[in-house]
Amino acid sequence: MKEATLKQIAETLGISITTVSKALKNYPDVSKKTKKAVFDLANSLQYTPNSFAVNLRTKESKTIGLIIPEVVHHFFSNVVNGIIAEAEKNGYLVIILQSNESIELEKKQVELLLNKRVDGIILSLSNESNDDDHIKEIIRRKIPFVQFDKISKLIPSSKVIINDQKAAFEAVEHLIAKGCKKIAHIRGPENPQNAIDRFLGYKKALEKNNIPFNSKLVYTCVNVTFEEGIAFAKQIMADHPDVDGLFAITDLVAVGVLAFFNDNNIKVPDQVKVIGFSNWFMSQVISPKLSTVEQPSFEMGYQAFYLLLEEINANKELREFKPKIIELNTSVIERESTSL
Amino acid sequence: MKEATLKQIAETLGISITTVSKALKNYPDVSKKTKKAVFDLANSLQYTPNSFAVNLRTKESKTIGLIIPEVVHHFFSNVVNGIIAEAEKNGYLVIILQSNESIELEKKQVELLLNKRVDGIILSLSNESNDDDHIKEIIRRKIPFVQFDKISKLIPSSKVIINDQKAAFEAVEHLIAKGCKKIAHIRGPENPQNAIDRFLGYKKALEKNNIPFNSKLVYTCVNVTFEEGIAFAKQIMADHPDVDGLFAITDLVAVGVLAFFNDNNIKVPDQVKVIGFSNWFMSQVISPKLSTVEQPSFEMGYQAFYLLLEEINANKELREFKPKIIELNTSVIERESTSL
DNA sequence: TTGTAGGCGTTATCAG
DNA sequence: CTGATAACGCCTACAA
Repeated sequence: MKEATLKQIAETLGISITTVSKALKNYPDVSKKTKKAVFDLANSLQYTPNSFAVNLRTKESKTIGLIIPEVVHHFFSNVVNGIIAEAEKNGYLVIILQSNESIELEKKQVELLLNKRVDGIILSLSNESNDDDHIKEIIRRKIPFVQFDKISKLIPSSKVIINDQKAAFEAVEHLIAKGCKKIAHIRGPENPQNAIDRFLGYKKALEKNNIPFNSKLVYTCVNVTFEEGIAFAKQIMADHPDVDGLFAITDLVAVGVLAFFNDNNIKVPDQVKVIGFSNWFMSQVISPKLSTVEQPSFEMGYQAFYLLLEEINANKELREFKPKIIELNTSVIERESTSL
Repeated sequence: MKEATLKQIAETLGISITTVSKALKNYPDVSKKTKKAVFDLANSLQYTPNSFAVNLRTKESKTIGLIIPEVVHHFFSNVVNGIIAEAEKNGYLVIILQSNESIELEKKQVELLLNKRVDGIILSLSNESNDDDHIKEIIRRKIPFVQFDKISKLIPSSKVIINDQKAAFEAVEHLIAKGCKKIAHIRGPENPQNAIDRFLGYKKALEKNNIPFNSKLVYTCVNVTFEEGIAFAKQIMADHPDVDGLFAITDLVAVGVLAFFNDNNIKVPDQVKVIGFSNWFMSQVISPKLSTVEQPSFEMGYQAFYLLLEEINANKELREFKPKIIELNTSVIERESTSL
């Protein structure tokens, strides 16, 4: 049994396709009688408009694309959650692609989405991303576009971000307030803006509090993993046995640090205090519970979608759209890993 | 600047649309010269076929739909990972929808995907799902369809599953082997097949080992959360202070149990041994490290996609397709929560 | 109130 | 080797 079409309905009812189309869309200029006949038949045939044809006619697919580094991260899966929840409410479907932190893949995926002619794109840059050509292409084609979390500052698009520098500053000041004098930082890779900003926040907090900055106390992740957390914790304690505070780029790494400390009888928070970033679920269930920075992930997704929707609608109505930047608040969450 | 079309290329080159189309698809019956001309112009115009038109013509969208209860679960996000990775390799994009464990939403989403005319659907049932009408509709429309993890046994479709009963059986036998005599079970909700099967596995393991089954030792989750883990742990210790083993439907709940035990000075594994299910990442970083059942999530997604692809291709070639059921292996992972 | 005609951009068939 | 023509299913001026 084939899918029902307007044509079919029109033929069996002995009227024109146009009338059927209008009837189904409840146009005022169709008689009640025909409308009823059309509705009834459409129902019994389980008619649904062929979305391929609608797409072609209306030049929109009610589908948006989302590119993230990895779904399997608590932060990103929460963002995804926020985006698809809101998208669905507004009649949009979401295609998700993962860059796996690779710029090559990211470029390919942007191309895929562009070719697919999605109505808009939401993206968080991969760690490797250091060139913008693919992003510029999105802008050039005037596809509605929103960046979040890991963004390229230079690209003129809407953005949903946190103030990474400020958030990191507060995290490190929290350590200082708890009495730390020699604070190490496990930072993220070179490229991503947020790794840079968090590092700068770390540095500023030290300066402001008259603690000399020592580049030897900064360790740089490549893959930002649990395993790197373990490895750096080991190295830090070997290089600087008198470290008494540690700020990690993200909770996953901080949890690795705690794992090493636990296994090697290094007392947290007594000997070393540790703070992470992002408030992953696991940070509240490990022992000692990890202090961290709350970063509103679901809301980030939610806001990103609405910015995109605004731009989509503006475009449709040929209105000018000025990119907006939304900065969400963060806050330090104190748990056992920094409590006295 | 508008998107380039075949028509444009044809006009500026003074040839027919047909020839351009053929040239771009490298048909043998186009002269090298015209081909080159077409390719060059297409490139400089950055021509890409309008996917809306292609969809309409070919009646396929190279897009599949995926409905899962929640992305924000380690297990599901891994499955998602497996699916989109393989889909992309095969030229398919993936639309993801979340049922939030609600049958209402799930039905709506099936409808959305059907209307969208995706080329196939992969689904894991919500916990609430106890009726099949929407699923039957997928079958009736002959849309390629694969179920995984939480499935409806009665629906004749391809499936990727584990043997939940056997896996649970082994988990409980592991507890028994470690000396447990009085084992409680925190089970999942009534409906989902996997909750039922795990419960049956628990029961069988007891029977096989001559431990009388006591329904009072079985507690039933509603939402399957960390918080329920805490609450049930408390209640179990109040109801049966002499419990010495506990099998939880999933790691999230088991971690809640551990949290309660840690906070109330109940020694794990000395006083009570605990085993979870699914091997969430967090289970290896908490303390004590949680014993659990490894469930291959990435591979589940991977296999689910390939089963779907097989069916899609069979349909295209009008071949008969017989649904396949793939059962993946599980294994008990022993960690501190059950070690002596 | 209803219908005609044209077009969205591509692909497939068939004739030249 | 090339092209005219129709069709996919829907929408929308414009006529009648």
